[in-house]
Amino acid sequence: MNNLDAKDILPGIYSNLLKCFGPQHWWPGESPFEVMIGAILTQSASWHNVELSIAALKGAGKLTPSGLRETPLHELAALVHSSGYYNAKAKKLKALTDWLGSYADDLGTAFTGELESKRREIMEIHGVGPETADSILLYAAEKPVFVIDAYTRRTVGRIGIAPSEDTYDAYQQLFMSNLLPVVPYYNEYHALLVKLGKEICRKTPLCGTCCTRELCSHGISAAM
DNA sequence: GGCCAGGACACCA
DNA sequence: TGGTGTCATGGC
Repeated sequence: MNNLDAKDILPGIYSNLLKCFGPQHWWPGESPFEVMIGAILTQSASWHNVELSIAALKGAGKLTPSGLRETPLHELAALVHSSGYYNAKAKKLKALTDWLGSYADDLGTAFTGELESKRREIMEIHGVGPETADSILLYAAEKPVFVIDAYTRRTVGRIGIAPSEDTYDAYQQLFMSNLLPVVPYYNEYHALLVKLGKEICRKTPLCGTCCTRELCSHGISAAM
């Protein structure tokens, strides 16, 4: 599979997924700050469990940068208990709000700057790796970066256009070098890939044995 | 009872 | 540099 093929295939997959599933209305958060918190909490956790944590934070009146900073670590851990890894995630939330504090909790200022250097800066925050950083940049800062997650890698592999190098950056380049850098486009595309990943069976979408064969043909094979 | 979910970090060879 | 263990709840 060469680059030219991906340039043809990737837009087609998008339009088919959109046709099949409709708009996903991501990110499901009420503010950019809430999006950032959700990006940390959803690490290796189901969104349902994250929603429980966000509701707990809201209920306690802690869903603000200063609110999280001023909450003792053990108390914060209890509030995000439902998301799993609660001790680790409480520390990560602290690190994130400490970083925001260096910009006087002004997200507009925090997100201002050259994109690549800003991405590196955000990835230096404890607990923020490439996927979380890109989720924050795309869904909270509205910057044109494509988010790569396990679903995306799995789907790309099944389609047969996986990059030769099995790294986050290689997968990201596959999308960003073949798609126009438009924020709503990247937003919807990633959300649709997650939706597809949740719908199809874990073996292979083209196996013909899973209960979602129709989705497979609409979402993937029809685009090939 | 086991597997998995919108990852990242620490440690070791 | 790459591989492995750890962090951990809730739903199916």
